[in-house]
Amino acid sequence: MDTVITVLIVDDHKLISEAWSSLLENAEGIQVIGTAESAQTAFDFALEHKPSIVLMDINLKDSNGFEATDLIYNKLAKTKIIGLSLHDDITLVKRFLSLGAKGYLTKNTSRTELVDAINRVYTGEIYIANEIKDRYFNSLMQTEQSAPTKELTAKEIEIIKLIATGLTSKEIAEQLFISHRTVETHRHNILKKLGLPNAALLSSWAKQKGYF
Amino acid sequence: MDTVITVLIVDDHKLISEAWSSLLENAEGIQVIGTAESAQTAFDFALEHKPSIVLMDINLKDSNGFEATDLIYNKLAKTKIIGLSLHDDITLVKRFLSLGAKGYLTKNTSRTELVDAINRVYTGEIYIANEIKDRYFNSLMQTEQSAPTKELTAKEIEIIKLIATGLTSKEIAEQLFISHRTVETHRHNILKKLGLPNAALLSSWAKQKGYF
DNA sequence: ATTAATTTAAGTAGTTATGCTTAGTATATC
DNA sequence: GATATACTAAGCATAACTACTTAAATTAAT
Repeated sequence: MDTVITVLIVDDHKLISEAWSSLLENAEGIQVIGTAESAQTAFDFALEHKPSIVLMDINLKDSNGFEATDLIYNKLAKTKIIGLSLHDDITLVKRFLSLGAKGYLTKNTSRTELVDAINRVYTGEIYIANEIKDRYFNSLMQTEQSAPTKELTAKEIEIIKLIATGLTSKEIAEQLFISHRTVETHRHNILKKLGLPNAALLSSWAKQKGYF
Repeated sequence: MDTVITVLIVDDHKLISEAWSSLLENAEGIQVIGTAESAQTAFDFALEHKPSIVLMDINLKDSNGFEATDLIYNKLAKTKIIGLSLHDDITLVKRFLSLGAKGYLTKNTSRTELVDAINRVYTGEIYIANEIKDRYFNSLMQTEQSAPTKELTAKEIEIIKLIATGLTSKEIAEQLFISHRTVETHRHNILKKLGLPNAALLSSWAKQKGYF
């Protein structure tokens, strides 16, 4: 294919954005179409030129890269955002990806890794810098599948699983041969214990805890 | 600490379970307390001796390691299960972990990696063989954050996100400055499109699709 | 310019869920 | 024996949700 991947670089240090830019100078199929120093200018530029990729520094002057990422992601579904940061704090990576970013690189990324990352993200993959991939992976695993909560009783867990299947209290009651009012009592206690406002969040909670 | 990590090895080939056993012979703090050749004997043994760790082969004669894992996991919350297999098929790994297993090793695991894995899993970590970690990671990322579904409209997606936050229709309406009846219409359409019986499943669905 | 899809709104009706409270039974645990 | 926890059940009141239908305004597409 001869479509060019257009790139916007967002960093409040001109020196750094030029450094990134120079890394991409000779990369074929990739073209840096602009740089921005603030969240606002980045957003405006992105809206106007619709770049394929945005390299987004997390630490911007006016606000921060998170807000800009949120803005761009929600307006331009096709534009993929790759986070850049000195920090290799895993919680930052998570937060960034949760906002819709599709990649994360640290600032000692090599030219080849950068080009590789851009190409992969462009084709729909998610790319995390090798440097932090392992730790990100581990933290993912820990939160994705942690130990069963102690505070919930066996019956409550049983009922959570069924709620997360989409069954109503009545249906659960029939399946467990108990009164539907009892199921609702359990339901109430579960939500109270977990601090959830309603059952809408239960299924993702159950999944996160490894119940499904 | 001087508590010994007790290990049950489950494999229907005696030769192989002995091989695993011998790898752990001189490992300090780890003691193999038994072996089993079938899902049934494994389950019985586990119930009786409550091992810290079960090394579970996926391919068992009578049924398979999946069933045994399911059984043991649901009965013995404290016992951690590590899957063993020749296969490095990622879908198998996923299925295994979804049943409650806390680790996955392939059969060309070294002595040091085995000991390391057992110790880590024992202390609550999740351990995936280095050999397949990368591919597992990638497949995780792809399914955890895949592309938005085409069939849903932008407004519907916006509302899904809010439902998955635990907001009620009324609250969503207030936030979006529209009538709560409109929100309910969207709600109805969403469930219909996704074929879901109620909103209880929405949050996990949204999460899987990367909306959260 | 006409069609098609989206977003908005609202009707009726029935079902389900939530909050709060009380309470009997059983089972451990000390 | 007393205490605590879990499981069961139910009453009351309110809120929220779901199903099905109709329909107007807006926007996109051909």
